[in-house]
Amino acid sequence: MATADAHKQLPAASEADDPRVRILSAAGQEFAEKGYEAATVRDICTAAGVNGAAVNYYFGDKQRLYIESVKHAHRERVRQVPPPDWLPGTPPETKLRDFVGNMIERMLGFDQPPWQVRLMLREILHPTDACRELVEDYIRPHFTMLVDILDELAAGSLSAAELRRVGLSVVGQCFLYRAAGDVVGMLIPAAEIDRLHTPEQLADHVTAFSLGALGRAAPLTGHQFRIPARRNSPSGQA
Amino acid sequence: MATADAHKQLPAASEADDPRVRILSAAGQEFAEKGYEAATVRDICTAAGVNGAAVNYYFGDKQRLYIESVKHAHRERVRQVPPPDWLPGTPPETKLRDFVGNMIERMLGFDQPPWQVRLMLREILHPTDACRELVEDYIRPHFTMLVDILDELAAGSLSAAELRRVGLSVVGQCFLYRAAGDVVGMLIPAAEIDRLHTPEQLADHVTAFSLGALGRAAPLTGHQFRIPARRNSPSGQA
DNA sequence: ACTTGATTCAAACATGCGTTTGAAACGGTG
DNA sequence: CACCGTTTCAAACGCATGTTTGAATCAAGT
Repeated sequence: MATADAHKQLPAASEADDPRVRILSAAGQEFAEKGYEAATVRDICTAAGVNGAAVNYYFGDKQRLYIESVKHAHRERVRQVPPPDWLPGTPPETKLRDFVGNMIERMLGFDQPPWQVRLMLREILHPTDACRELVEDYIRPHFTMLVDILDELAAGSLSAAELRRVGLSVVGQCFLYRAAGDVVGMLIPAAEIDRLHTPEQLADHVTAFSLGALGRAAPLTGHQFRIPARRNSPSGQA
Repeated sequence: MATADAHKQLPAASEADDPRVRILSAAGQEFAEKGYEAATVRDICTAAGVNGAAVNYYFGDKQRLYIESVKHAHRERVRQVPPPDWLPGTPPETKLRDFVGNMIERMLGFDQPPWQVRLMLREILHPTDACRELVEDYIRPHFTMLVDILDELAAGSLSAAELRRVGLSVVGQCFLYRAAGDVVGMLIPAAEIDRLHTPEQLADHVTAFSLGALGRAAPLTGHQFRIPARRNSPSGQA
């Protein structure tokens, strides 16, 4: 019987060779790509370079290790990709484009999406105990930020509930690529993905699509919907 | 050594008490809610009311049982929810609304989404061998149908590649509710979900949002896009 | 140098898993 | 009924897993 969790909250000596964080990191990667059941504590400990009993010593059991590794991934990811920040007076169209670009970049990564995102995705799809915390700390602030931007864009003409619904429409467009990327890759010709489905192009498309839906940009088709005589609409467009 | 797979393709006597389909059905439900690793052959056999050795006798091993159960779920689901069909001359706006409603109904179900959908969702999120077949037989035909509707709506002003991108935007909006429904439930107040996030309301919203983006309906905000002073542009710059 | 507590380690343990086995039960057919 | 191929069954096997154990090693403190 060891006095295990003495230094649970301490900032740790050098942070890099602390076996605790080595285990957390290895566990996160293993859980992210194999799932909870298929990942074994033996593999995790081997990858972390520690003895098989260490996870029990530091975390008690596999389940608590999993929860801690999700939190760890979440904290690391927040530090890696800070949300965008704007000068006052920035037009909401720009904010939306920046926000969408940031979200896509964070979801899809610069090259391969990092294991932290994949691990958090697992929690979103099949929530466990760690999920509520993840939503409150990570997802809700981002979603609120998006809703605020949409409120600016709508200029008060949409209720809070409608704004949230529009927000989900924006998020959904991006989410599909992250969650169902493999299937998307089967539906879209490979060459087309390279040309039109880069993170930049995607962000442009989602922004244009959403701005069009809100009437804050020209619709994708170029030609406008003819409103039943609301007001004079000059309607000429570039 | 038993002569196991003699009647593999036969239509089976009464279809309901055939142990083969009982196992397939039980396996599908078990795999759908627990995942491949966490679902146990013992539980599946207990649920199916057959001996534990039956799965080996009829399917060889767990993995082949899984693949067969995915195919079985797919076949059943196609029979349950036929895609919509329209009279010639139906306006594309109506088609889009019908298609979206059909897709949401199929994804979210009338009450609880059936286990077949959850099982197929697992394949979409973490593809295995059964996935390619699923895409070709089930997903691609639907996606092609959607793209055709969008082509009608765009009246030839969008390329095939752009149409596919718009199609993904439409699908993404619906997909979010199915894949991340739990998180959506945490972000949206419960009362609001009952009022504004019923399958019908969702289909209306997604349709209106997408038609607005295409310029085929009034934008959600009511007021039209008016040419701005063209500062840092949100739309694409090659 | 000795003590003390924290940490690491190799080895073993208990359990649940997928799978196999060999015999019993079944259902037509002569 | 005896025969025989098919299907069912209870029991066991082999194995990988999560977890525990108790001794060895380490790091300070005095």
